[in-house]
Amino acid sequence: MNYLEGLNESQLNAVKNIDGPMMVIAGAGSGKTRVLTYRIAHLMRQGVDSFNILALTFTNKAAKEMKERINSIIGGNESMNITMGTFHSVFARILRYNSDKLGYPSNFTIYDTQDSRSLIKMIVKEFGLDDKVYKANAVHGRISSAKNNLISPQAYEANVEIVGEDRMAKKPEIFRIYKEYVKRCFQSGAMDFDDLLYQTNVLLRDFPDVLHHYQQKFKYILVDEYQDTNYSQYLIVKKLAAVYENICVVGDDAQSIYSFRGANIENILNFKKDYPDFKMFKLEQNYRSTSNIVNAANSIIKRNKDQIEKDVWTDNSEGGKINVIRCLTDNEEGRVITNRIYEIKQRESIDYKDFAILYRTNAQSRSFEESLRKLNLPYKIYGGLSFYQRKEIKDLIAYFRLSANEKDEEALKRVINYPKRGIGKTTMDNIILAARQYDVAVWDVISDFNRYPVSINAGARNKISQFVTKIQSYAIQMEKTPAYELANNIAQSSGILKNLYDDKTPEGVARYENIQELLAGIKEFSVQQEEKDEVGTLSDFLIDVALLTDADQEKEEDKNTITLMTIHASKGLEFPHVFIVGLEENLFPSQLSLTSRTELEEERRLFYVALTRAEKSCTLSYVVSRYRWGQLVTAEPSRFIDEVDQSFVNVENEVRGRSGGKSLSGYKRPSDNRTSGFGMMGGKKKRNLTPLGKSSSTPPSKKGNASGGTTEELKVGYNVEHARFGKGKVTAISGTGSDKKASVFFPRVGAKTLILKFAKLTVLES
DNA sequence: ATAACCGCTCTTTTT
DNA sequence: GAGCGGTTAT
Repeated sequence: MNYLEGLNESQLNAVKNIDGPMMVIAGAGSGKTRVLTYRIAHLMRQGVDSFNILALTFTNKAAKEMKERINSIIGGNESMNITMGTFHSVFARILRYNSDKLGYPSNFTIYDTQDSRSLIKMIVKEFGLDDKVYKANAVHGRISSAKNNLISPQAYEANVEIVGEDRMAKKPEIFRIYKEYVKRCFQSGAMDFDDLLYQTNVLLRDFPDVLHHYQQKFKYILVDEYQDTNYSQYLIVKKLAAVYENICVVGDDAQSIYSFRGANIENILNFKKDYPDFKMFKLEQNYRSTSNIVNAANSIIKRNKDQIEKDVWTDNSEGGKINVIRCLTDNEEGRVITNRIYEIKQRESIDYKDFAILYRTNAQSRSFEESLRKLNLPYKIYGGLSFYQRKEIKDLIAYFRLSANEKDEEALKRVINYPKRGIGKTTMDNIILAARQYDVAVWDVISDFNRYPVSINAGARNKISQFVTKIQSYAIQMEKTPAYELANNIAQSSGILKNLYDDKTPEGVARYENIQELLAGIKEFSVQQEEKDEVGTLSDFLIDVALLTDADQEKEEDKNTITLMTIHASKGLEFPHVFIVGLEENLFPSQLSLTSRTELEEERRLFYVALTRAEKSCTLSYVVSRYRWGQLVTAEPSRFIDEVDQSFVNVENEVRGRSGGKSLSGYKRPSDNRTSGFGMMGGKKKRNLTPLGKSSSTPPSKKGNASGGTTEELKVGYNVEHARFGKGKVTAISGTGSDKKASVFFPRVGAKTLILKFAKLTVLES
């Protein structure tokens, strides 16, 4: 039993509770993953067959890590038989296995968001609707939430309330688009993300034998991040658990941040209703953060009305206060935060991976990226444009998709004329029109012109036939050729590789390299599969690709880098030093959330999540004016800054220019005015914001914070003052230019060597 | 049929 | 500032 040592009492109780329904409410940093891992290990130790365990995690990476940890607890590699992964990837595989029952090909395509939007655009156009009214994004959102609530097109149309909402929004035709969208996905042998859950529900509803099979298989079910499951997911779990009711859900209502994706806190209430005799466990001791951070986070979250009562506390030391930094522009914010990171890293000689910059929207990454580049600091941006979303990668993958599933229309549209083979828009328009009239997939038409005649000229017809033959020759190899071999073959014979190779522009070279990287990745996949004694076909690879996120495919060289990501993406992670940036009204909280209390509360939970990522220090920053939509717009500090209990906060800059609200102008910077470059800039240029634009963004802080003559004229023996270390005496000077360093003895903290470029030193009268 | 150019919209957040 | 769709010039 020694593996259970080191768990606290409540953790241990949760781990040792084996049978029956249970819920673990786990405060931030309270060892939730630990409990999940140990609980699974404990189940196996108690004789539960690993084949009978289903564990649903939030990312595939989390699943992978958990398996490794389980192995290290109980030894061997028994964890490999556990069904573990995200809802989407677990059920995609189950659907693939049962696809014939639902009338889908076993190699069905998984449409990503782009595919869905593109299809919706096409439908809107074909219906002759105004695409300014029926914006693909909005329509897709509508369809998506219908699916996540298991509302079929028919039910949608019949639902007075929903159709009424659409009519109010002047979009009464959405139900028609929904209907056509579903039909066309099916015709293309494709499921979108929401279908992976929706169709799983259909499968379990309409095929009792299938349901029975998986109920028997998954005798023990665990769901992580339960607060972020939607109705569709809730129902899958409920059905699977219906026989044995060995279900353990873990979550934290205070960290529910995915309601836009249909996540529903009511699932927690439903759980109590479905399993009245469930056991509840609360993990309330935070092991992650300093008490200042825990208390600050608590002071934020208590402003929300809806929440389960709990008391998160910690034994950890007090730590520093939450810093608040004010910058003039987003570019300056980038520089200041980056410099700060460099400074802390030098001072404490810690790793780059100990730092994270978290923001509300992906677009904010730019200014930080630029500054980090300039300072040559290693960083990795998660999310945003991921590797698999680059054009050249999508192009090649579209060939793979089409070879696996010829009816995949989005893939077909992408590659039928790429590389250029003279099949133009007019030809395609004709063919698509014909396909609609015959009511078949586009592929059906182009692969059999005898059966589906189209009026196009002989030249075009010939070119299309060549293309069809090519794809068919790939398709034959799909099931038996190893992924790597076929992928290479396709990359070459499709002409993509040559096309990119001929492009000698820097972008072209980069694209060529990306393709090589993809092929190398597929090679790796093939090898892995062979180790498992499986062939590892390209269509197997495609499932992985569709559901992989940035976090899932971390590379070795990314291991020790500064992390940049959205707060959403940071969920479940932790970092010693966290910077939460862009704390401005209309950005965080987002403008779109300001209309309702529930949405504002979700933003607040998001802020709570961000704060609780931090272990040792947490810094907030905001900006006076920021580029948005290519224009400089003025911003106000976020209400969230004021909402943190001010006894845990250290405001670094002088005046908070917040109109109306309780001003914090009483706060002084810790030291005299000249210490920090950005503070000075703030003071000086505050009054003329408009002409700022480029001029402020251009000068990279060559001089950094050592502005003017202060530190450049520094000599041994001078008395100086540092913002954090207090007063001290210079004992030595070394290095030159931007590398110039000063060794200073501070009576309060001892001897330090500071890089003048970053250190905030003020020369005192000597 | 294609490449080059212009103007419009867009911003949450993700599987 | 980017990406997409539509228009125009070759």
